Amino acid sequence: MNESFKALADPTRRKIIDLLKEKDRTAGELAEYFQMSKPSLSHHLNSLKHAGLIQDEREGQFIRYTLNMTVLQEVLGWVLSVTGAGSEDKKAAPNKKKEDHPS
Amino acid sequence: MNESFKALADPTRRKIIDLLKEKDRTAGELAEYFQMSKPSLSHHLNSLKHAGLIQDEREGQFIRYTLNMTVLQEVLGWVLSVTGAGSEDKKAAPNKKKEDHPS
DNA sequence: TATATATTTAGATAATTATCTAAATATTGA
DNA sequence: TCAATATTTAGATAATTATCTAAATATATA
Repeated sequence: MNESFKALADPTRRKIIDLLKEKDRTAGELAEYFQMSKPSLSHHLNSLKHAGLIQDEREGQFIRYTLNMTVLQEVLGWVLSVTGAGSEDKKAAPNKKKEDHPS
Repeated sequence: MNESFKALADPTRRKIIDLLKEKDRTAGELAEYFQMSKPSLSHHLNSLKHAGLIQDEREGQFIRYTLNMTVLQEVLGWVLSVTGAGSEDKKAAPNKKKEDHPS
């Protein structure tokens, strides 16, 4: 969980998630969307993979990356536990919040 | 948005969010839940405040912290955009006409 | 086998972040 | 005004992270 949030703290990595949300992509395809060097992108991919947010699978010469929805839903679970919105299927948290004094 | 995710990347700060979810608390009350020095906790509070995730309000000697649900819901929005707002099984071809950002 | 392509690993460096102690600021009440 | 309490700011240092180039690994194909 901590690794997930740490991984999501970087805009490059969130964009990778956005791109993989559309469809699975190889490392090289992902690299086209960024200016940085491929080793740098590889570092970000490794960060996401280490967090369990994505998975990789070799396909011949290429390595194809895919989202791991299970871990993403754990993240969703925490955010929902704070915002209290919608269906909480993890541990439901009571949410009593008086929203009253803006600055 | 980036500041929010950066702020949430730290477990101390997520615990602060959890504590404020229960009820508003002063800096000193929050400090009771952590081992670190008060200046260190203040640094974390400042990080959350800078991200807009929490707000502070002086109450005499004390400073009371509250969650800012608006910004938290922006975070929720991004996570939902990845996981799929509905009750989709996995990420099997959702008809998402929502975004496309190359660049 | 040799070469080209795809990707990662290694190693270095610069930037960012977390933490501490000491000092400063704001408020309360005697 | 002085002392106590609550909290932050300043300044230093150590740890972590992002990035680069160069080299290594894995695969495909001529």
